[in-house]
Amino acid sequence: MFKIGDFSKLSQVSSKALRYYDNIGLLKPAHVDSFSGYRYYTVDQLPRLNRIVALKELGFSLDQITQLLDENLSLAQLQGMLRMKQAEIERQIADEQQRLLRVQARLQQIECENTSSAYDVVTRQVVPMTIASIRDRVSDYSHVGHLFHRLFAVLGKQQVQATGSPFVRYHDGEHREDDPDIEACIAIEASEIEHEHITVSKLPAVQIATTIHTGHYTTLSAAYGALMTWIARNDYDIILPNREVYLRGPAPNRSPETYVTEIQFPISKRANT
Amino acid sequence: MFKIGDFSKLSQVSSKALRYYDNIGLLKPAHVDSFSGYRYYTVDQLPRLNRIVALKELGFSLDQITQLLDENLSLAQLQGMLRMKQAEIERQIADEQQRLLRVQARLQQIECENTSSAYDVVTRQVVPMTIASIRDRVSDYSHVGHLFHRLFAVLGKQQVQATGSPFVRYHDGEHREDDPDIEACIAIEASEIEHEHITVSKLPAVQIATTIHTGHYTTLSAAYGALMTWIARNDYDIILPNREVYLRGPAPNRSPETYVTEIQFPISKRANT
DNA sequence: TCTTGACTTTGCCCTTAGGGGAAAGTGCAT
DNA sequence: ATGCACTTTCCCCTAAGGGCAAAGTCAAGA
Repeated sequence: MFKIGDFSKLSQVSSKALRYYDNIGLLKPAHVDSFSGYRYYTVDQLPRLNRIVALKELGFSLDQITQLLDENLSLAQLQGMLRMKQAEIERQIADEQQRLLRVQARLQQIECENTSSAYDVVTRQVVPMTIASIRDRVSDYSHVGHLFHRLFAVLGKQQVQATGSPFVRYHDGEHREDDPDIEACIAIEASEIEHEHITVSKLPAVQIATTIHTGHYTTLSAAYGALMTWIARNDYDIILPNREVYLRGPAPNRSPETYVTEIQFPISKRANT
Repeated sequence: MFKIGDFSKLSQVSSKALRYYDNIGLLKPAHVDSFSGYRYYTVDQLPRLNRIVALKELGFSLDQITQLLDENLSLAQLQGMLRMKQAEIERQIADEQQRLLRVQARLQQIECENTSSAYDVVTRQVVPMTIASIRDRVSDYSHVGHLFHRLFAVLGKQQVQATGSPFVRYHDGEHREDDPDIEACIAIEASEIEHEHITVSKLPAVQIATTIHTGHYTTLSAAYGALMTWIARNDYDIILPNREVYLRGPAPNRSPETYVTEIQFPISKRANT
């Protein structure tokens, strides 16, 4: 019979942990003195404690271990749990490697440019939405305002409620200054619109890499550069079209320096080599 | 100005999280209505929130992020933090891979033998200790009792206090039935002993793989087998000598079926290929 | 037999990054 | 004025114990 401290030294499991295992019913002492409350363990309990520690090292929670030990399950069931655990660990390793890649990308970026970028790139989902849009190959970016003008005019006339910020989608394979293929969009409540140039479509949810640019549109290219570099360094592939969301765009008495624009590139993880 | 729900939709950060960031001073709303308590955010706060999310994805805690953002530190400092993070992630990946190896070893063991082993192997440290020992190459294992007898007799005569269980160390490179080189040991309070055959030595702390055998000594070989297989499958190297700890050994009126023995092999991680 | 020091007990608060839910108050559209 | 969706604060919960405090217990020496 060992007192808790001796059993702790023997097993190298802290007495706090032993008391905790007692509380949750994972490992009850062989004997508890009914007067003093002292816990007494025997050497016969070491195998069970050893098994607990071993399963803990495999990554099981104490809750799972309690089940594993007490509902003496079949070999096939144990095998199943181990396989699940294996898959889970593999997923975790992949996550950590992704994280590592991000840290390394950030370090590389500092070393190359010797400055911390003003752009923080983040991945997330965009929610699916229904949009009204008008698409055209225009000669020049200054026509974008014109497209939105036409779009909003129709929405207003047909009493359609816009939700969210206006954005454009760029359908060109690569960035081009001349004749870009532009789609001016705005999310709307699901409804129909009768107009020869306006399309209603549903955009599915999609994973994106995104960054936010503050300032005049002429300086947007820096944000594009940072975003593209990040995407390349983090082993993603770009899926067109990308979006440019005008969170805070032109308005009367508003300086272009305070414009806020979000650039979103749909991405997918590049297949492993 | 966005209410918390709109800002949450915009950023895809839950409003619960936004309130939490407000509480810990990480991201205060641009305006809080002093009457209703409503939080109002502006689009200008998105870059900061984006940075928070980006740093979170790199694995920093909110505490660290608060410092990173508010104590605007030098490029070199940021670089240092990233390097530390990198090392930490690499360590974590190594840990996970170790864990994966263990799960796979367990699965292999089930597949090979189609049964779950009675032996759970665990790694841990043994604490450093001072031991008194008597070492001899004996003809046969039955002499082990004899060695301990001599050892205890001297300890008793010289009033040396023994601590812990008796154990032997096997110095032979491989297991041998004939003429094994055996050292019978017992931990003692640091002290000196005058005797021609008894040595006092200090054993350093060392990492071990260990398992527990219950039953007669003639069945110990199964435990050895399980332990050796585990060590091989988990990519460890064995460091001699190994120990056999007699947690519950021969005593009057005690059946050999109830003997409890712990087998410990000092190990080191095999160098990566 | 008494004392002392080492050990043990229970109980409470703490850790991360919020999630869930309740009760009460607000904002906005009809 | 009324609904209804939204927001507020408040409280409890997570996993696996660690730290600490007050009080009780054990075992050995004097």
